[in-house]
Parts: sequence; structure tokens; C-alpha cells
Amino acid sequence: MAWSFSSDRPVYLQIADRIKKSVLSGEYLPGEQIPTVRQLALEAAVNPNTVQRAFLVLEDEGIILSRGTLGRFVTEDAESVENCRSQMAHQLLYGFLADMEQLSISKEAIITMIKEEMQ
Amino acid sequence: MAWSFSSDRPVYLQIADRIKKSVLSGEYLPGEQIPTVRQLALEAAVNPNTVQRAFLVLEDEGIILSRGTLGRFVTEDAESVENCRSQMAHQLLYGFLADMEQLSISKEAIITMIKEEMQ
Amino acid sequence: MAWSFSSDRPVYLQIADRIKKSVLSGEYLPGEQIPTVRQLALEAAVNPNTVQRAFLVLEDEGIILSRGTLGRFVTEDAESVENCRSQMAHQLLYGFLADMEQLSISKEAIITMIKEEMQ
Amino acid sequence: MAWSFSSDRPVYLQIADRIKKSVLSGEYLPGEQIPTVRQLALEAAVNPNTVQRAFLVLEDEGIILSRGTLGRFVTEDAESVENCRSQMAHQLLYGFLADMEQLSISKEAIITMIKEEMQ
DNA sequence: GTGGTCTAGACCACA
DNA sequence: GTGGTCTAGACCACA
Repeated sequence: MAWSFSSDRPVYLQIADRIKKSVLSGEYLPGEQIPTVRQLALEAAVNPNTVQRAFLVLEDEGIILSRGTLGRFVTEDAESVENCRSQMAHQLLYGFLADMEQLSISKEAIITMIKEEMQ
Repeated sequence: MAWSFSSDRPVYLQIADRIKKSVLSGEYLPGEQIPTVRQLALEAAVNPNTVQRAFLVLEDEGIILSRGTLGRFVTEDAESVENCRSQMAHQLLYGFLADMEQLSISKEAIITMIKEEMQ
Repeated sequence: MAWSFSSDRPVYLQIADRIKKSVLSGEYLPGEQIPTVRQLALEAAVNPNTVQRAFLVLEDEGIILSRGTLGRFVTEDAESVENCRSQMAHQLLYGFLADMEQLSISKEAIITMIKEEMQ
Repeated sequence: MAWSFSSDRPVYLQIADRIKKSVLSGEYLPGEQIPTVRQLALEAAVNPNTVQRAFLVLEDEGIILSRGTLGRFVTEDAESVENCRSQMAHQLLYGFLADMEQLSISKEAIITMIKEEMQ
């Protein structure tokens, strides 16, 4: 997995998004330990403070929690994860709908396209 | 319009994508002149050669054409534009569906979400 | 093989033509690796970018293909090569006929001359 | 008319060829005066000596002749011109046949192609 | 001014 | 080593 950042969003948010994705996609399971600040900072070639900030965001959202010196873990609270997944899904949806609208493609047309994909 | 580039795709392709979007969204109309190599290079803070390369991609796709020393223009061929729009729509769709699948969200669920948005 | 360029055609096209000729004449066989960007640049005393550009033209025409870091190879697709040969033959023919017409030599006369050569 | 020279043949021969072509194509008529050494040297951005050499070649071939201080003129001797045309035609033919042979295209096939062009 | 071509040289990913 | 991308900057033809 390569790390690369776009220059138009804060890097710590991009890191937070990526970890969030890993949790929501099941790469990191509920209750499982996630990599340490230092590991991630090394991997992403980023200052440890930046990773720290990303973790704070995710703790606020309740999808990871710090157990002090033991490290950080994915929450076991299914509801938090579920909220987060739903929120991300809606974000993706809104972005997608906006892109399609720019191409003058209606929601009805989108549904038709998706149905075609389902067959 | 701010220009920013992510580090995980060639800059010339990102420029090409952006201009393509402007054409497909109707910002640049068929037959209209688009900015010159040098204008875009200045605006995007990029080497003129990189813009030139982006333009070559778009000429290959048939959505712009160079009229020598007169500048570059959006094609007047509606079909080329239409093909391009359709292709981009499908690309966006596939990317979106892949992202959603990673979140374990089914196509049926997506359609439901879109229908909710329509009301 | 000496490399020399005329000043009335882009060098990259002259390089592309020459390599194309080598493929069509069987010097480089289908599937065979062709010289690298750097080898040709040295040989032809030309900038590597110029060779790269020549290669892109040939890739567009489908007669060579890049296998990433392995190098570039002649296509194994006989049809692409055949198309290319036919196209080049017609180009040569048209140029020749135009030259002869300038000398007021009719196509009938040309056929007579060729028949003489055949004996 | 732009002047450009390839680097793989003596420039004076390229100039001689070009003037010869002008005579054979009827641009300069029998008995007509042709441009002076100085005019051509200026036009082609070439040393007058180079043009002089080209003229000597053409005088040897009998298609132009110098009338001392009056200038140089196309010969009125139809036979010389005819010889020259024939020679050039054969040169063009041999070059063309060689190119086509490199593409493995037989003389029969060439005749067929020309006949197609005649319709 | 505008597009087109080219050089010299750098850095990257990949293997 | 190999291809791919990019910069900085030059020069050309054309109008």
C-alpha cells in the first residue's frame, strides 16, 4: 500500500480517511489493535504529530479508542462503526451525484445504469 | 479556480481531466476557444510542455482540436463529446460502485439511497 | 547504420519512420525487443525525450508496445503490422506518382517502365 | 518555396536536383533565364560558391548554359532535357522499387496498385 | 502571440 | 537498467 497525498486537503484528514476506510472495509476488525503513531508516521513518511492529529479525529468519531500505553484499538461498539459507515456512504454518494449532475446525468439515468450493472 | 494536483497521477492527465470536465459540463462550448498553452501553464504553475501533453491527450480523444497558430478549440462534433461524456459517466460510476462495495453497501441499497435523495 | 535528419520534418517522426521501416522490413521480428530509449538516443545523437516521442507514435499505431521496465517490443499482432505495411506502401506510391507526374510521366508510362524492369 | 537540406547529401547536389526539377517540371522554360548565383545563394541561405558548384553540375549535364555576363539560361536543346528527364525518372523509379521491395511488395503488386489509381 | 519541437537534465517506480 | 514524467528554457513557423 503506497501513501500519497493530494495537495488540496490537510494531510491529517487524508490519513484519517484512509484509516477509517480500513476499519469500515474490515481490514482492521473491531477490538483489533491498529498500527502505532510511529509505525504509520514512518510508513507514510509524515511527521508523527500529523498521524496523532488523524487519530484524534477518529477518536472523536468514536471509531477508535486509545488504551493509554497499550496502543490504539478499533472500537467494539457496532453502532459507532455503523454510523461512520453510513456517514461515509452518504459523503461518497453526494460527491458522486454532484459529479454526475455536472455531466447533466439525472438521478433516474444513474439508477438505470446501476440496474444494468446488476445484471 | 484553484489548481492542485495529487501526487499519485501524472499531472498532465489531471490537467486533461479537468479541461475535459469543463467541456463536458458546458463551461467551454463547442467551437469555443480554450485557454492557450501558456495561459494554462501560468495558471496551474506548471511547465508549458506539461499542458501541451494534456492537450495532446484531449486531441486524441477528439474533444479539442488545434487550429495551428489560431489556438485550440472545443470540437464542434457533438458525437465525440457525447462519447466522451458517456465514457466519463461510466468511469465515475465504476469508481463509486467499487468504493461502496468496500463499505459492504449493495447496489440495491445505493438505489434506495438515491431514490431518497430524489424526494 | 548512420543517422541523419532532414530539416524539414520533425526529428521524432523521422525516427519513428525509420523504426517502422525496420519492423516492416523484418529487421525487428514480431515479439522481439527493440533498442531502448537511451540506446537509440545515443546512437542518433538525440535527446531521450525525442526518442520517447517517436516510440509513442509507434505505440499509437500499434506496431510496438511498452512492457514497462522490461523494455519495448514489436507487437505480435500480425494484423497491426499488415495494416501498417499497407499504409506505408500507399504513401510511398502516392509520393512516387506525384513526383512522376511533375515530370509529365503518365501512369501508363510508369507501368511500362516497371514491366521493363521485370524482365 | 522554402529551402531545406538534409544532412546526408552534399548541399550543392541537393540544390542542383531542385533546379533540375524546376526545369523538368516546366517552371523554367527552355531558353529562359534562371536566377543568378547571388539570388539563389541569398534565397537558400548558402554560400555563393555552393550554388556555383550546383550550376557546374547542371552545365555538365547540358540542361543549363552560361552566357557569360548575361547570366545562365535553360538549354533550348530538347534532347538534353529529354535525356535528363528520363534519367531522373529512372532514378525515382529505382528508389521507389527498392523501398517497396523492402516492404516485400512485388512489382506485380505495384502495377496492380497503380492500375487501381488509374480508375 | 500561438502552437510545435527539441535539448539538457532531473527524479520516480519498478524489477 | 528501463520506461515515464516533469522542468526550464530555447528556437521555429505562421499570421
